[in-house]
Amino acid sequence: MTEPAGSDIRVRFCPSPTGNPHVGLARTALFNWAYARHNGGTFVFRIEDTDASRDSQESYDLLLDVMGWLGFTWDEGPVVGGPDAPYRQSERYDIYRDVAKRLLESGSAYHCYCSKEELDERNQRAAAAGRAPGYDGHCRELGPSQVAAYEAEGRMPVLRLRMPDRPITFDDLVRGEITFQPEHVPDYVLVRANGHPLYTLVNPVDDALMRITHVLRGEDLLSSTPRQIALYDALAAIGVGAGPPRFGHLPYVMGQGNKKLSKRDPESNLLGYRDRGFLPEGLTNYLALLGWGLADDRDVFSLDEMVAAFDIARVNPNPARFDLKKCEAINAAHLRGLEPDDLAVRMVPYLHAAGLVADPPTEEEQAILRAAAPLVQERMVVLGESVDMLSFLFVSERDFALQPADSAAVADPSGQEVVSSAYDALTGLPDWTAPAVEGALRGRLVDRMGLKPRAAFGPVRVAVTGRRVSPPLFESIELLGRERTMRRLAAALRTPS
RNA sequence: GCCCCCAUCGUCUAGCGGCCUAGGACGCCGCCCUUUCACGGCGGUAGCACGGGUUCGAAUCCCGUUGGGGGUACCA
Repeated sequence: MTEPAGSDIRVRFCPSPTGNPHVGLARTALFNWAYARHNGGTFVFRIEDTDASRDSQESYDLLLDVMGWLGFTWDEGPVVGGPDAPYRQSERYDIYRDVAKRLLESGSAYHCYCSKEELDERNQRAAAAGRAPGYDGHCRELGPSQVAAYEAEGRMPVLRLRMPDRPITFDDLVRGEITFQPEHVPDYVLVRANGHPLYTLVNPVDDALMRITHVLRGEDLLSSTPRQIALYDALAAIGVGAGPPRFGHLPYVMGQGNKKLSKRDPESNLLGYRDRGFLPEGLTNYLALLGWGLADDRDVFSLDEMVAAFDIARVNPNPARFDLKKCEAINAAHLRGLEPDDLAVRMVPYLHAAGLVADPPTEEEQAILRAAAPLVQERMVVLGESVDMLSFLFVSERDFALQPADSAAVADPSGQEVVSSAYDALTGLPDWTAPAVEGALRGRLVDRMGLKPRAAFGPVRVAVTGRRVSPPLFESIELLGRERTMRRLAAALRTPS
Protein backbone atom coordinates (compact mmCIF):
# COMPACT_ATOMS: atom_id res chain seq x y z
CA MET A 1 0.00 0.00 0.00
CA THR A 2 1.51 3.30 -1.05
CA GLU A 3 1.00 6.29 1.20
CA PRO A 4 -1.24 8.87 -0.37
CA ALA A 5 -0.03 12.34 0.40
CA GLY A 6 -1.14 15.92 0.14
CA SER A 7 -3.66 16.56 -2.58
CA ASP A 8 -4.03 12.84 -3.31
CA ILE A 9 -5.79 12.47 0.00
CA ARG A 10 -9.50 11.84 -0.28
CA VAL A 11 -11.67 11.60 2.79
CA ARG A 12 -15.39 11.34 3.18
CA PHE A 13 -18.14 12.13 5.58
CA CYS A 14 -21.04 9.75 5.09
CA PRO A 15 -23.89 10.15 7.54
CA SER A 16 -27.25 8.46 7.40
CA PRO A 17 -30.15 10.88 7.26
CA THR A 18 -31.98 9.64 10.32
CA GLY A 19 -33.45 11.95 12.92
CA ASN A 20 -31.84 15.22 13.93
CA PRO A 21 -28.17 15.82 13.22
CA HIS A 22 -26.24 15.27 16.44
CA VAL A 23 -23.03 16.40 18.02
CA GLY A 24 -21.07 13.23 17.32
CA LEU A 25 -21.86 13.63 13.66
CA ALA A 26 -20.52 17.17 13.66
CA ARG A 27 -17.33 16.07 15.38
CA THR A 28 -16.71 13.37 12.78
CA ALA A 29 -17.44 15.81 9.98
CA LEU A 30 -15.11 18.37 11.53
CA PHE A 31 -12.15 16.03 11.83
CA ASN A 32 -12.58 14.68 8.30
CA TRP A 33 -13.02 18.13 6.88
CA ALA A 34 -10.02 19.50 8.77
CA TYR A 35 -7.90 16.58 7.65
CA ALA A 36 -8.82 17.14 4.02
CA ARG A 37 -8.28 20.88 4.18
CA HIS A 38 -5.00 20.59 6.08
CA ASN A 39 -3.62 18.34 3.36
CA GLY A 40 -5.17 20.16 0.44
CA GLY A 41 -7.06 16.95 -0.27
CA THR A 42 -10.65 16.29 -1.29
CA PHE A 43 -13.60 16.20 1.06
CA VAL A 44 -16.39 13.95 -0.21
CA PHE A 45 -19.86 14.17 1.28
CA ARG A 46 -21.96 11.07 0.76
CA ILE A 47 -25.42 10.23 2.03
CA GLU A 48 -25.89 6.67 3.25
CA ASP A 49 -29.62 6.34 2.90
CA THR A 50 -30.08 2.64 2.28
CA ASP A 51 -32.35 2.08 5.25
CA ALA A 52 -35.66 3.30 3.92
CA SER A 53 -37.45 2.63 7.18
CA ARG A 54 -35.32 5.13 9.11
CA ASP A 55 -34.12 7.62 6.54
CA SER A 56 -36.07 10.76 5.80
CA GLN A 57 -35.91 13.64 3.37
CA GLU A 58 -36.36 16.05 6.25
CA SER A 59 -33.29 14.67 7.95
CA TYR A 60 -31.38 14.90 4.69
CA ASP A 61 -32.29 18.57 4.33
CA LEU A 62 -31.24 19.21 7.90
CA LEU A 63 -27.89 17.55 7.28
CA LEU A 64 -27.12 19.87 4.38
CA ASP A 65 -28.36 22.83 6.37
CA VAL A 66 -26.14 22.05 9.33
CA MET A 67 -23.06 21.39 7.21
CA GLY A 68 -23.50 24.82 5.71
CA TRP A 69 -23.98 26.41 9.09
CA LEU A 70 -20.83 24.82 10.48
CA GLY A 71 -18.88 25.84 7.42
CA PHE A 72 -17.85 22.39 6.22
CA THR A 73 -17.78 22.89 2.49
CA TRP A 74 -17.52 19.74 0.44
CA ASP A 75 -15.75 19.23 -2.89
CA GLU A 76 -17.88 16.36 -4.07
CA GLY A 77 -21.32 15.37 -2.95
CA PRO A 78 -24.95 16.39 -3.03
CA VAL A 79 -25.75 19.70 -4.72
CA VAL A 80 -22.20 20.22 -6.03
CA GLY A 81 -21.96 16.84 -7.75
CA GLY A 82 -18.66 15.30 -8.75
CA PRO A 83 -17.06 12.56 -10.85
CA ASP A 84 -18.62 9.73 -8.85
CA ALA A 85 -22.19 11.04 -8.74
CA PRO A 86 -24.74 10.31 -7.53
CA TYR A 87 -23.73 10.75 -3.88
CA ARG A 88 -26.91 9.44 -2.34
CA GLN A 89 -26.70 5.73 -1.98
CA SER A 90 -30.41 5.33 -2.58
CA GLU A 91 -29.63 6.34 -6.16
CA ARG A 92 -26.85 3.81 -6.58
CA TYR A 93 -28.60 0.47 -6.26
CA ASP A 94 -27.66 -0.60 -9.80
CA ILE A 95 -24.01 -0.26 -8.88
CA TYR A 96 -24.35 -2.38 -5.78
CA ARG A 97 -26.31 -5.05 -7.59
CA ASP A 98 -23.57 -5.31 -10.19
CA VAL A 99 -20.76 -5.43 -7.63
CA ALA A 100 -22.58 -8.04 -5.57
CA LYS A 101 -22.97 -10.20 -8.66
CA ARG A 102 -19.28 -9.96 -9.48
CA LEU A 103 -18.32 -10.71 -5.90
CA LEU A 104 -20.42 -13.87 -6.10
CA GLU A 105 -18.92 -14.87 -9.45
CA SER A 106 -15.40 -14.33 -8.22
CA GLY A 107 -16.00 -16.64 -5.28
CA SER A 108 -15.27 -13.93 -2.69
CA ALA A 109 -18.88 -14.11 -1.61
CA TYR A 110 -21.38 -16.92 -1.55
CA HIS A 111 -25.06 -17.57 -1.12
CA CYS A 112 -26.16 -18.61 2.33
CA TYR A 113 -29.54 -20.25 2.80
CA CYS A 114 -29.51 -20.58 6.57
CA SER A 115 -32.64 -19.32 8.28
CA LYS A 116 -32.61 -17.06 11.27
CA GLU A 117 -33.79 -19.92 13.46
CA GLU A 118 -31.07 -22.27 12.27
CA LEU A 119 -28.44 -19.61 12.88
CA ASP A 120 -29.70 -18.92 16.39
CA GLU A 121 -29.81 -22.56 17.28
CA ARG A 122 -26.29 -23.26 16.07
CA ASN A 123 -25.00 -20.18 17.87
CA GLN A 124 -26.52 -21.32 21.09
CA ARG A 125 -25.01 -24.74 20.70
CA ALA A 126 -21.61 -23.23 19.94
CA ALA A 127 -21.83 -21.04 23.02
CA ALA A 128 -22.81 -24.00 25.17
CA ALA A 129 -19.85 -25.97 23.84
CA GLY A 130 -17.55 -23.06 24.64
CA ARG A 131 -16.89 -22.20 21.02
CA ALA A 132 -17.05 -18.68 19.65
CA PRO A 133 -20.50 -17.83 18.31
CA GLY A 134 -20.96 -16.20 14.93
CA TYR A 135 -21.60 -17.61 11.52
CA ASP A 136 -20.07 -21.05 11.23
CA GLY A 137 -19.53 -21.22 7.48
CA HIS A 138 -22.35 -23.70 6.99
CA CYS A 139 -23.10 -22.67 3.40
CA ARG A 140 -19.54 -21.95 2.32
CA GLU A 141 -19.17 -25.01 0.14
CA LEU A 142 -22.67 -26.00 -0.85
CA GLY A 143 -22.96 -28.53 -3.69
CA PRO A 144 -25.39 -28.00 -6.59
CA SER A 145 -27.82 -30.58 -5.24
CA GLN A 146 -27.90 -28.95 -1.82
CA VAL A 147 -28.56 -25.58 -3.42
CA ALA A 148 -31.31 -27.08 -5.51
CA ALA A 149 -32.87 -28.59 -2.41
CA TYR A 150 -32.88 -25.26 -0.58
CA GLU A 151 -34.34 -23.48 -3.58
CA ALA A 152 -37.01 -26.14 -3.87
CA GLU A 153 -37.95 -25.28 -0.29
CA GLY A 154 -38.44 -21.73 -1.46
CA ARG A 155 -35.51 -20.36 0.54
CA MET A 156 -34.01 -17.09 -0.64
CA PRO A 157 -30.27 -16.73 0.02
CA VAL A 158 -28.36 -13.85 1.53
CA LEU A 159 -24.95 -13.00 0.14
CA ARG A 160 -22.06 -13.50 2.54
CA LEU A 161 -18.46 -12.45 2.26
CA ARG A 162 -15.99 -15.28 2.55
CA MET A 163 -13.57 -14.06 5.19
CA PRO A 164 -9.94 -15.01 4.68
CA ASP A 165 -8.51 -17.57 7.09
CA ARG A 166 -5.74 -15.35 8.38
CA PRO A 167 -5.31 -12.62 10.97
CA ILE A 168 -6.12 -9.12 9.79
CA THR A 169 -3.88 -6.33 11.01
CA PHE A 170 -4.15 -2.66 10.33
CA ASP A 171 -2.35 0.39 11.55
CA ASP A 172 -4.94 2.70 13.03
CA LEU A 173 -4.09 6.39 12.60
CA VAL A 174 -4.98 7.17 16.20
CA ARG A 175 -4.48 3.84 17.96
CA GLY A 176 -1.61 2.12 16.24
CA GLU A 177 -1.50 -1.49 15.18
CA ILE A 178 -4.58 -3.63 15.82
CA THR A 179 -4.97 -7.30 14.97
CA PHE A 180 -8.04 -9.52 14.77
CA GLN A 181 -7.87 -13.30 14.58
CA PRO A 182 -9.96 -14.95 11.86
CA GLU A 183 -12.13 -16.97 14.27
CA HIS A 184 -13.46 -13.70 15.64
CA VAL A 185 -14.48 -12.26 12.33
CA PRO A 186 -17.07 -14.56 10.81
CA ASP A 187 -18.47 -14.41 7.29
CA TYR A 188 -21.06 -11.65 7.26
CA VAL A 189 -24.04 -10.63 5.20
CA LEU A 190 -23.62 -8.16 2.32
CA VAL A 191 -27.01 -8.45 0.66
CA ARG A 192 -30.30 -9.36 2.24
CA ALA A 193 -32.40 -12.26 1.04
CA ASN A 194 -34.75 -9.75 -0.56
CA GLY A 195 -31.86 -8.39 -2.63
CA HIS A 196 -31.39 -5.21 -0.60
CA PRO A 197 -27.72 -4.28 -0.16
CA LEU A 198 -26.55 -3.60 3.38
CA TYR A 199 -24.32 -0.93 4.85
CA THR A 200 -21.64 -3.62 5.15
CA LEU A 201 -21.46 -3.75 1.37
CA VAL A 202 -22.28 -0.27 0.19
CA ASN A 203 -19.98 1.63 2.52
CA PRO A 204 -16.77 -0.06 1.37
CA VAL A 205 -17.96 -0.26 -2.23
CA ASP A 206 -18.49 3.48 -2.42
CA ASP A 207 -15.27 4.19 -0.58
CA ALA A 208 -13.48 2.07 -3.16
CA LEU A 209 -15.30 3.61 -6.10
CA MET A 210 -14.74 7.10 -4.79
CA ARG A 211 -11.06 6.34 -4.19
CA ILE A 212 -11.21 7.26 -0.52
CA THR A 213 -7.75 7.11 1.01
CA HIS A 214 -8.48 7.84 4.68
CA VAL A 215 -11.45 6.84 6.77
CA LEU A 216 -11.85 8.79 10.00
CA ARG A 217 -14.87 7.61 11.95
CA GLY A 218 -16.15 6.84 15.40
CA GLU A 219 -14.60 4.07 17.44
CA ASP A 220 -17.92 2.24 17.45
CA LEU A 221 -16.92 1.02 14.00
CA LEU A 222 -13.52 -0.23 15.10
CA SER A 223 -14.51 -3.86 15.36
CA SER A 224 -16.11 -3.90 11.94
CA THR A 225 -12.87 -2.75 10.36
CA PRO A 226 -11.31 -6.19 9.76
CA ARG A 227 -14.32 -7.47 7.87
CA GLN A 228 -14.36 -4.30 5.80
CA ILE A 229 -10.70 -4.66 5.00
CA ALA A 230 -11.42 -8.15 3.68
CA LEU A 231 -14.11 -6.67 1.47
CA TYR A 232 -11.83 -3.93 0.12
CA ASP A 233 -9.38 -6.68 -0.82
CA ALA A 234 -12.09 -8.73 -2.51
CA LEU A 235 -13.25 -5.62 -4.35
CA ALA A 236 -9.76 -4.79 -5.54
CA ALA A 237 -9.48 -8.34 -6.86
CA ILE A 238 -12.43 -7.72 -9.17
CA GLY A 239 -11.14 -4.34 -10.23
CA VAL A 240 -13.14 -2.16 -7.86
CA GLY A 241 -10.86 0.24 -6.05
CA ALA A 242 -7.28 -0.22 -4.98
CA GLY A 243 -7.62 -1.99 -1.65
CA PRO A 244 -8.29 -0.75 1.88
CA PRO A 245 -7.88 2.89 2.89
CA ARG A 246 -6.11 3.95 6.06
CA PHE A 247 -8.36 4.01 9.12
CA GLY A 248 -8.43 6.31 12.09
CA HIS A 249 -10.95 5.68 14.84
CA LEU A 250 -11.97 8.78 16.73
CA PRO A 251 -12.83 8.61 20.41
CA TYR A 252 -16.40 8.64 21.54
CA VAL A 253 -18.19 11.79 22.55
CA MET A 254 -19.80 10.85 25.85
CA GLY A 255 -22.73 12.44 27.58
CA GLN A 256 -23.39 12.54 31.28
CA GLY A 257 -22.05 9.56 33.19
CA ASN A 258 -20.45 6.89 31.09
CA LYS A 259 -22.92 6.83 28.28
CA LYS A 260 -22.15 7.65 24.72
CA LEU A 261 -23.93 10.86 23.77
CA SER A 262 -27.03 9.38 22.22
CA LYS A 263 -29.32 10.84 19.62
CA ARG A 264 -32.16 11.14 22.09
CA ASP A 265 -30.05 13.09 24.55
CA PRO A 266 -31.08 16.77 24.23
CA GLU A 267 -27.47 17.84 24.59
CA SER A 268 -26.65 15.98 21.41
CA ASN A 269 -29.04 17.89 19.19
CA LEU A 270 -27.01 20.15 16.96
CA LEU A 271 -29.99 22.31 16.04
CA GLY A 272 -30.48 23.06 19.70
CA TYR A 273 -27.11 24.78 19.76
CA ARG A 274 -27.98 26.94 16.84
CA ASP A 275 -31.34 27.78 18.36
CA ARG A 276 -29.71 28.90 21.58
CA GLY A 277 -27.31 31.06 19.66
CA PHE A 278 -24.04 29.20 19.66
CA LEU A 279 -21.64 30.49 17.06
CA PRO A 280 -20.59 27.85 14.55
CA GLU A 281 -16.97 28.81 15.24
CA GLY A 282 -17.54 28.39 18.97
CA LEU A 283 -19.13 25.00 18.65
CA THR A 284 -16.56 23.65 16.21
CA ASN A 285 -13.78 24.98 18.43
CA TYR A 286 -15.18 23.08 21.38
CA LEU A 287 -15.76 19.94 19.33
CA ALA A 288 -12.15 20.06 18.18
CA LEU A 289 -11.08 20.02 21.81
CA LEU A 290 -12.75 16.65 22.25
CA GLY A 291 -9.72 14.59 21.38
CA TRP A 292 -7.47 17.20 19.88
CA GLY A 293 -5.74 20.42 20.87
CA LEU A 294 -4.07 23.23 19.02
CA ALA A 295 -1.44 23.86 21.67
CA ASP A 296 -0.85 23.12 25.34
CA ASP A 297 -1.84 26.56 26.45
CA ARG A 298 -4.54 27.56 23.99
CA ASP A 299 -8.15 26.49 24.01
CA VAL A 300 -9.66 29.20 21.86
CA PHE A 301 -8.84 29.14 18.17
CA SER A 302 -10.40 29.58 14.77
CA LEU A 303 -11.28 26.94 12.23
CA ASP A 304 -8.50 28.24 10.02
CA GLU A 305 -5.99 27.75 12.79
CA MET A 306 -7.27 24.25 13.32
CA VAL A 307 -6.93 23.43 9.65
CA ALA A 308 -3.39 24.73 9.59
CA ALA A 309 -2.35 22.61 12.57
CA PHE A 310 -4.55 19.53 12.37
CA ASP A 311 -2.76 16.22 12.67
CA ILE A 312 -4.72 13.01 12.98
CA ALA A 313 -1.79 11.29 14.64
CA ARG A 314 -2.15 13.68 17.56
CA VAL A 315 -5.74 12.78 18.24
CA ASN A 316 -6.22 11.40 21.72
CA PRO A 317 -7.81 7.92 21.81
CA ASN A 318 -9.69 8.43 25.10
CA PRO A 319 -13.42 8.88 25.04
CA ALA A 320 -14.28 12.48 25.91
CA ARG A 321 -17.21 13.74 27.92
CA PHE A 322 -19.17 16.61 26.46
CA ASP A 323 -19.05 19.46 28.97
CA LEU A 324 -21.72 22.04 28.25
CA LYS A 325 -20.13 24.56 30.64
CA LYS A 326 -16.86 24.52 28.78
CA CYS A 327 -18.62 24.57 25.44
CA GLU A 328 -20.40 27.72 26.58
CA ALA A 329 -17.19 29.27 27.84
CA ILE A 330 -15.49 28.67 24.50
CA ASN A 331 -18.48 30.09 22.69
CA ALA A 332 -18.48 33.17 24.91
CA ALA A 333 -14.82 33.72 24.08
CA HIS A 334 -15.60 33.66 20.37
CA LEU A 335 -18.52 35.99 20.94
CA ARG A 336 -16.21 38.48 22.62
CA GLY A 337 -13.78 38.21 19.76
CA LEU A 338 -16.33 39.25 17.15
CA GLU A 339 -16.28 42.70 15.55
CA PRO A 340 -19.18 44.57 17.20
CA ASP A 341 -20.83 45.20 13.85
CA ASP A 342 -20.59 41.51 13.08
CA LEU A 343 -22.13 40.72 16.42
CA ALA A 344 -24.95 43.13 15.65
CA VAL A 345 -25.68 41.25 12.45
CA ARG A 346 -25.58 37.88 14.15
CA MET A 347 -28.03 38.89 16.84
CA VAL A 348 -30.69 39.83 14.31
CA PRO A 349 -32.26 36.39 13.76
CA TYR A 350 -32.68 35.92 17.50
CA LEU A 351 -34.14 39.35 18.11
CA HIS A 352 -36.35 38.91 15.09
CA ALA A 353 -37.62 35.54 16.31
CA ALA A 354 -38.59 37.27 19.56
CA GLY A 355 -40.52 39.88 17.62
CA LEU A 356 -38.20 42.73 18.59
CA VAL A 357 -36.75 43.80 15.25
CA ALA A 358 -37.50 43.34 11.58
CA ASP A 359 -35.31 41.08 9.49
CA PRO A 360 -33.57 42.81 7.91
CA PRO A 361 -33.72 45.48 10.59
CA THR A 362 -34.85 49.01 9.82
CA GLU A 363 -32.21 51.68 9.63
CA GLU A 364 -33.16 52.93 13.08
CA GLU A 365 -33.01 49.44 14.55
CA GLN A 366 -29.69 48.88 12.91
CA ALA A 367 -28.25 52.01 14.48
CA ILE A 368 -29.37 50.93 17.94
CA LEU A 369 -28.08 47.41 17.32
CA ARG A 370 -24.64 48.66 16.38
CA ALA A 371 -24.46 50.91 19.38
CA ALA A 372 -25.76 48.21 21.72
CA ALA A 373 -23.52 45.41 20.47
CA PRO A 374 -20.41 46.51 22.39
CA LEU A 375 -22.50 46.88 25.55
CA VAL A 376 -23.74 43.29 25.54
CA GLN A 377 -20.81 41.59 23.87
CA GLU A 378 -18.99 40.56 27.00
CA ARG A 379 -22.22 39.77 28.81
CA MET A 380 -23.44 37.00 26.56
CA VAL A 381 -22.60 33.35 26.34
CA VAL A 382 -24.95 32.64 23.44
CA LEU A 383 -26.66 34.98 21.00
CA GLY A 384 -30.10 34.06 22.28
CA GLU A 385 -29.37 36.02 25.42
CA SER A 386 -29.46 39.21 23.41
CA VAL A 387 -33.24 39.03 23.55
CA ASP A 388 -33.52 39.53 27.30
CA MET A 389 -30.67 42.00 27.38
CA LEU A 390 -31.88 44.26 24.62
CA SER A 391 -35.63 43.92 24.61
CA PHE A 392 -36.00 47.17 26.60
CA LEU A 393 -34.57 49.07 23.64
CA PHE A 394 -36.92 47.65 21.05
CA VAL A 395 -40.13 46.95 22.86
CA SER A 396 -42.91 49.48 22.32
CA GLU A 397 -43.76 51.75 25.26
CA ARG A 398 -47.18 50.21 25.34
CA ASP A 399 -45.67 46.74 25.87
CA PHE A 400 -42.91 47.81 28.19
CA ALA A 401 -43.29 46.32 31.65
CA LEU A 402 -41.09 45.79 34.66
CA GLN A 403 -40.00 42.26 35.40
CA PRO A 404 -42.35 41.22 38.19
CA ALA A 405 -39.50 39.77 40.23
CA ASP A 406 -37.58 43.05 40.00
CA SER A 407 -40.34 45.61 40.33
CA ALA A 408 -40.10 45.82 44.12
CA ALA A 409 -36.94 47.93 43.72
CA VAL A 410 -38.96 50.85 42.40
CA ALA A 411 -42.20 50.14 44.22
CA ASP A 412 -41.01 50.66 47.78
CA PRO A 413 -40.85 54.20 49.24
CA SER A 414 -37.10 54.58 48.95
CA GLY A 415 -37.23 53.38 45.38
CA GLN A 416 -39.95 55.87 44.59
CA GLU A 417 -37.86 58.64 46.08
CA VAL A 418 -34.85 57.65 44.01
CA VAL A 419 -36.81 57.44 40.78
CA SER A 420 -38.50 60.73 41.49
CA SER A 421 -35.15 62.41 42.12
CA ALA A 422 -33.71 60.84 39.00
CA TYR A 423 -36.60 62.22 37.02
CA ASP A 424 -35.90 65.70 38.36
CA ALA A 425 -32.18 65.37 37.76
CA LEU A 426 -32.65 64.39 34.12
CA THR A 427 -35.35 66.92 33.38
CA GLY A 428 -34.01 69.51 31.02
CA LEU A 429 -30.59 67.86 30.73
CA PRO A 430 -28.98 69.80 27.90
CA ASP A 431 -27.17 67.01 26.07
CA TRP A 432 -28.41 63.46 26.25
CA THR A 433 -25.18 61.49 26.39
CA ALA A 434 -24.01 58.78 28.72
CA PRO A 435 -21.46 61.00 30.51
CA ALA A 436 -24.00 63.79 30.91
CA VAL A 437 -26.61 61.38 32.22
CA GLU A 438 -24.12 59.88 34.62
CA GLY A 439 -23.05 63.32 35.82
CA ALA A 440 -26.61 64.40 36.48
CA LEU A 441 -27.65 61.22 38.25
CA ARG A 442 -24.49 60.90 40.27
CA GLY A 443 -24.55 64.53 41.29
CA ARG A 444 -28.09 64.31 42.51
CA LEU A 445 -28.39 60.80 43.94
CA VAL A 446 -24.89 60.10 45.20
CA ASP A 447 -23.35 63.47 45.92
CA ARG A 448 -26.39 65.37 47.17
CA MET A 449 -28.54 62.61 48.63
CA GLY A 450 -25.57 60.61 49.87
CA LEU A 451 -26.77 57.30 48.47
CA LYS A 452 -24.44 54.43 47.76
CA PRO A 453 -24.10 53.97 44.00
CA ARG A 454 -25.81 50.64 44.26
CA ALA A 455 -28.82 52.09 46.06
CA ALA A 456 -28.91 55.07 43.75
CA PHE A 457 -28.73 53.41 40.36
CA GLY A 458 -30.57 50.16 41.11
CA PRO A 459 -34.10 51.59 41.11
CA VAL A 460 -33.31 53.74 38.07
CA ARG A 461 -32.08 50.68 36.22
CA VAL A 462 -35.24 48.75 36.95
CA ALA A 463 -37.48 51.67 36.02
CA VAL A 464 -35.74 52.24 32.71
CA THR A 465 -34.78 48.73 31.55
CA GLY A 466 -37.36 46.75 33.46
CA ARG A 467 -34.71 44.58 35.03
CA ARG A 468 -32.28 44.54 37.89
CA VAL A 469 -29.65 43.20 35.51
CA SER A 470 -29.03 45.13 32.33
CA PRO A 471 -26.36 46.55 30.07
CA PRO A 472 -24.49 49.52 31.57
CA LEU A 473 -27.07 52.00 32.78
CA PHE A 474 -25.90 55.35 31.42
CA GLU A 475 -25.18 54.04 27.96
CA SER A 476 -28.53 52.28 28.02
CA ILE A 477 -30.26 55.54 28.90
CA GLU A 478 -28.48 57.35 26.13
CA LEU A 479 -29.56 54.72 23.63
CA LEU A 480 -33.12 54.67 24.89
CA GLY A 481 -33.36 58.40 24.31
CA ARG A 482 -34.70 61.23 26.35
CA GLU A 483 -38.35 60.85 25.61
CA ARG A 484 -38.68 57.13 26.37
CA THR A 485 -36.47 57.37 29.43
CA MET A 486 -38.54 60.13 30.96
CA ARG A 487 -41.77 58.31 30.16
CA ARG A 488 -40.51 55.19 31.89
CA LEU A 489 -39.35 57.06 34.95
CA ALA A 490 -42.71 58.77 35.18
CA ALA A 491 -44.51 55.47 34.70
CA ALA A 492 -42.47 53.91 37.48
CA LEU A 493 -43.63 56.64 39.82
CA ARG A 494 -47.21 55.76 39.13
CA THR A 495 -46.56 52.07 39.76
CA PRO A 496 -48.74 51.09 42.69
CA SER A 497 -46.86 49.21 45.32
C1' G B 1 -19.20 -15.62 27.41
C1' C B 2 -15.76 -14.15 23.49
C1' C B 3 -13.21 -10.17 20.74
C1' C B 4 -11.55 -5.10 20.44
C1' C B 5 -10.59 -0.23 22.44
C1' C B 6 -9.57 3.00 26.62
C1' A B 7 -7.37 4.57 31.70
C1' U B 8 -3.43 11.97 34.48
C1' C B 9 -7.48 17.13 38.79
C1' G B 10 -15.16 16.92 38.85
C1' U B 11 -14.53 17.67 33.10
C1' C B 12 -11.22 18.43 28.54
C1' U B 13 -6.18 17.82 28.36
C1' A B 14 -0.15 18.67 28.42
C1' G B 15 3.25 14.92 29.42
C1' C B 16 5.98 10.39 24.51
C1' G B 17 12.36 7.75 30.93
C1' G B 18 15.39 12.43 34.35
C1' C B 19 13.09 19.46 32.74
C1' C B 20 7.09 16.73 37.25
C1' U B 21 7.29 18.55 44.92
C1' A B 22 2.71 16.77 37.29
C1' G B 23 1.55 22.27 33.45
C1' G B 24 -2.91 24.64 31.05
C1' A B 25 -8.29 25.28 30.27
C1' C B 26 -13.51 24.86 31.99
C1' G B 27 -16.03 24.51 36.60
C1' C B 28 -15.97 25.74 41.72
C1' C B 29 -14.18 29.05 45.98
C1' G B 30 -11.89 33.64 47.68
C1' C B 31 -9.96 38.68 46.74
C1' C B 32 -9.40 43.09 43.47
C1' C B 33 -11.88 46.17 39.73
C1' U B 34 -17.06 47.97 39.57
C1' U B 35 -23.65 51.70 38.51
C1' U B 36 -26.21 45.81 38.01
C1' C B 37 -24.58 41.62 35.39
C1' A B 38 -20.44 40.47 33.02
C1' C B 39 -15.41 41.18 31.26
C1' G B 40 -10.52 41.55 33.20
C1' G B 41 -6.65 40.72 37.08
C1' C B 42 -4.70 37.90 41.31
C1' G B 43 -4.89 33.65 44.42
C1' G B 44 -6.90 28.87 45.90
C1' U B 45 -9.22 23.74 45.37
C1' A B 46 -8.31 19.09 42.98
C1' G B 47 -5.29 14.16 39.58
C1' C B 48 -0.98 10.07 37.48
C1' A B 49 -6.89 3.36 39.11
C1' C B 50 -4.10 -0.86 41.54
C1' G B 51 -0.12 -4.61 41.67
C1' G B 52 4.17 -6.49 39.71
C1' G B 53 8.35 -5.92 36.68
C1' U B 54 12.42 -3.27 33.32
C1' U B 55 15.81 0.84 34.68
C1' C B 56 20.67 4.40 38.30
C1' G B 57 15.77 6.74 37.51
C1' A B 58 8.63 5.62 35.44
C1' A B 59 2.79 9.53 34.99
C1' U B 60 5.83 8.02 30.83
C1' C B 61 8.11 1.19 28.73
C1' C B 62 6.31 -4.24 29.65
C1' C B 63 2.91 -7.78 32.10
C1' G B 64 -1.23 -8.58 35.08
C1' U B 65 -5.59 -6.91 37.88
C1' U B 66 -9.56 -3.71 38.28
C1' G B 67 -12.76 -0.32 36.11
C1' G B 68 -15.22 1.87 31.83
C1' G B 69 -16.76 1.63 26.74
C1' G B 70 -17.84 -0.77 22.10
C1' G B 71 -18.72 -5.05 19.06
C1' U B 72 -20.61 -9.92 18.67
C1' A B 73 -27.67 -8.19 13.29
C1' C B 74 -30.72 -10.06 6.78
C1' C B 75 -29.21 -1.61 11.71
C1' A B 76 -25.74 2.12 10.43
